[in-house]
Amino acid sequence: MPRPTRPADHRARAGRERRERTRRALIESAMLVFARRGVEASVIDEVIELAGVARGTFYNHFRGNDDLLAAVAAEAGDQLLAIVNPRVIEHEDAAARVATGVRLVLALARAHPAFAAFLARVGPRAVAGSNLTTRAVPRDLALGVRTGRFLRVPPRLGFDLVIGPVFAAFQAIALSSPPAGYEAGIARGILLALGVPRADAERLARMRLPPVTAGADSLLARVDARARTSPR
Amino acid sequence: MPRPTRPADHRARAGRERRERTRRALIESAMLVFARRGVEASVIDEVIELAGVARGTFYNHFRGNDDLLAAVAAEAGDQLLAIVNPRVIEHEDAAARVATGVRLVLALARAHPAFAAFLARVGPRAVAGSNLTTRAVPRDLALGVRTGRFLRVPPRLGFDLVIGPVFAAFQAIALSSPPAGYEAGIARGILLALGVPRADAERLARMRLPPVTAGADSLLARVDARARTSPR
Amino acid sequence: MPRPTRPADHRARAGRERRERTRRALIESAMLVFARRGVEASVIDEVIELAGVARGTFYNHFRGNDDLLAAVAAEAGDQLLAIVNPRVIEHEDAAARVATGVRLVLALARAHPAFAAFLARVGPRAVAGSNLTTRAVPRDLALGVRTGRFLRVPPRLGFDLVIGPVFAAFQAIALSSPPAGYEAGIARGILLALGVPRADAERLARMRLPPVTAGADSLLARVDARARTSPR
Amino acid sequence: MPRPTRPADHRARAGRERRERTRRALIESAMLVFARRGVEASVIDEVIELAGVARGTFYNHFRGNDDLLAAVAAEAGDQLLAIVNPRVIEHEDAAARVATGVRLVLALARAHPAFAAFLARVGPRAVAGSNLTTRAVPRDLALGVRTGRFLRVPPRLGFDLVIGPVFAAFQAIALSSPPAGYEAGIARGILLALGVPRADAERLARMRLPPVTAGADSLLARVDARARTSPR
DNA sequence: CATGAATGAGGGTTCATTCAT
DNA sequence: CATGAATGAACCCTCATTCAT
Repeated sequence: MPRPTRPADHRARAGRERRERTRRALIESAMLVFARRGVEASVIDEVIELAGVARGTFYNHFRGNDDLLAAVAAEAGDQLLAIVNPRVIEHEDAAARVATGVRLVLALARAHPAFAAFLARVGPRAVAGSNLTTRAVPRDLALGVRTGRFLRVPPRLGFDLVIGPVFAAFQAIALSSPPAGYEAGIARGILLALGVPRADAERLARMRLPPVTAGADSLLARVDARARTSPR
Repeated sequence: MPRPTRPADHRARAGRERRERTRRALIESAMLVFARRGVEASVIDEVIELAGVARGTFYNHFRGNDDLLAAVAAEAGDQLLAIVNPRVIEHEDAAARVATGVRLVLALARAHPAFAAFLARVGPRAVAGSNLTTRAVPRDLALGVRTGRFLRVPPRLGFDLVIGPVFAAFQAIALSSPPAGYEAGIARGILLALGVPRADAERLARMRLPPVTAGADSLLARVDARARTSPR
Repeated sequence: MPRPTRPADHRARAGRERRERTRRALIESAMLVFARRGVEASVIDEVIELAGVARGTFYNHFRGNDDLLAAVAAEAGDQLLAIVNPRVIEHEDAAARVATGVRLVLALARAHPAFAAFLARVGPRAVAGSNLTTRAVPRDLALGVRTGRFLRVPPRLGFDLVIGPVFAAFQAIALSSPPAGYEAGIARGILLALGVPRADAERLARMRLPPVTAGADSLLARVDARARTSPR
Repeated sequence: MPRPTRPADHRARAGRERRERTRRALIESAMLVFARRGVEASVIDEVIELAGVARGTFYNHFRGNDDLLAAVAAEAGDQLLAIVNPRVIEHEDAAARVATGVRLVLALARAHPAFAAFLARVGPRAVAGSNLTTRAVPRDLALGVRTGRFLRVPPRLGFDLVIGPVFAAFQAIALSSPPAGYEAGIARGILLALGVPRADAERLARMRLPPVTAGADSLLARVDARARTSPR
């Protein structure tokens, strides 16, 4: 016979859940605002209004603007990695990995304009600390070099040849909705730059890619949904 | 006894020259400060102190922060173009042009860290209006596509494949002084991404490049000199 | 089988005791914090953390900052009076009473630095309502005047001639540990100021004084113990 | 034939004078507000409103609350010293000096209630840095000890026997307008406490004292005038 | 045209207090 | 009664901009 949870437990849990909801609301709102106004803008007022919480509540959750940005970037990086990485590591071929990773990330950006705008605004520096850029990308580059799939590029060079076009593409996607095929072009260019033969690059950049979706209550999806409803 | 200029002329000219000196001092200081603090930071106080002029003087020259940034970016873009373009158009081959342009720009960034820092900070958007990015780069891309030297990339895609790695390289140069050969690696990667055969890309990325120098009283050189003397 | 107390009684008593413990923890913590930060500083956060209770609990015990300060001051004044007064009223001579009272209070301040710091911080005003200052001091001053032991000073003048140096002494003790004999000097000065002949003042300020101790679970002792263990 | 001042000079001087006027307005207002609300209160809003200047102007003159208090205390201490010291050093006798100093200071406090309130609020600590307390008082105490006029009290003890009653008196004057003769009583008490014979103490505490006046545009007078006109 | 004192909107942050659990 | 998340008024401070000289 199940013993009902003790009131104290219930209260503690209810509190924790409430706190968690508030935190998520703040992060979602912040991502929207960063996307609109830029990372360095003064932001808190707008964030709390969008999140529908009081000023003090913000400071119960974050120490300030920098802390908030770090939380948003970490959350974004983590979610991105969680969606993309499983698909990437299905492949053994480093070129296939890079192609898949780049194309999935760009597909997500295209599907979620608010998210693309955020990434374009924060630039490479903000996600510098995420596992996505510090682990996944270097890992696949090293794999490619080791297996002779890529030219012998030093890590930093390889990183910049991948990340540079990707962030330029975020800009393009956020601001000027480039034509279909643009993402494939970026992916192909990156593979070529790394020394992958043209035929392979061509093929990998266009091979059928199972559609990705960010779960309906993921950060990406929620932010995007809010971007459509909330006034600029 | 002949008097070469009338006093009125003299005064007018002296005034103009003085004004010009003040303006240059402001632009140089601003570039330093943008490099240090970022584009969106609060800036004017530091700029006028570095320039050694009064608050009001600033507003005699610029309407505000945006105007200042535009002036600095335009000046930077123009000077860059003035140095790099003559060398670029010596070549008929689009690949040689792109290789030369990219390598010269990166060489200048390497020689002038404050300038590299500025470009890394402002990002592609700030120089978006300059002739360098709106004319020179598209021109050479179009040439390459027309002559069959490059793959048939649409303008925006080509642009992003060039500009993305270049700005990533500015970051790298400004912050972590990458090893010799890094710039060549970036240039080679860009050529490859555009579809240039590996042998050509390799050769063009390493061909001897007459050294570039920014004239001693150019913006680049002066800003850099001040960066070394003025305290952070 | 006899049950000594009914459960309700037991629960009620346990509740009362628990409440009392919480209240004491709050008062002790508050005294420490007042001593450190001053009376007008923002205080509640630190108090509840030191006391290890939740925010809401504080408001179950005190209406706010003022109420808290009043409670602490009253408690301090009462305990001081309880320790000092029995010793004071052993004497019939008003001069001996004042000398004893002043010296005992200063001895307690010296023995309990956190307590001295508290008194120095709150100043005369905070203890203005305590029985110590409203009853004991005026009572002995009046006695001295009535018996011709003191000059015919009006009440307020006498009060200020006593209380002024005593609070100055709290400062000295809290901040700069004056040399031995300092307290005697203060006591002698006060007696002289009231018109006691020099020989008597000298003798009373130095006569042997049975050591005072604040009981180990008195406010004074407990606050002091915590001041030594808790980090600044 | 006098050459007219050059325009630049005139402008510079006009600017300096304007700045000085603003600064004085701020200090006067601040003294009033400190007197009313206490030293640790949040004050800037009220100060700038009383002074009739903008928020930013405040920060052009002071770094913040502490800086403001320091400026006010320094100004108050300096002006007090400037008024009182010349009268004090007319006397060779240390007892006469102390009596004169104490009585003049208290007379000024009585004549300028706002000033008394300020001193009562800030307490001894705020004026701790002023020349009045760090130089004048110790100087005359040392003189008295050296000449045998006072008992051989150590410096800190003597200081506390003087300063303690004086600040208690500021309280009394500010809050409860004690009867005539109160100031003399304080002065007599202090002299007695220092060991001055009763007859001398009596005489010096009552000897005719030429009236002191704070010049009409002194801080004291101006603050006081404003206290009477401005609403609480 | 250069100067620099003054401005005030606009942002950041704190903290006493409330209240649902 | 204890809890702690949320609240929002009240602060503090900055900095782009104006304007009299």
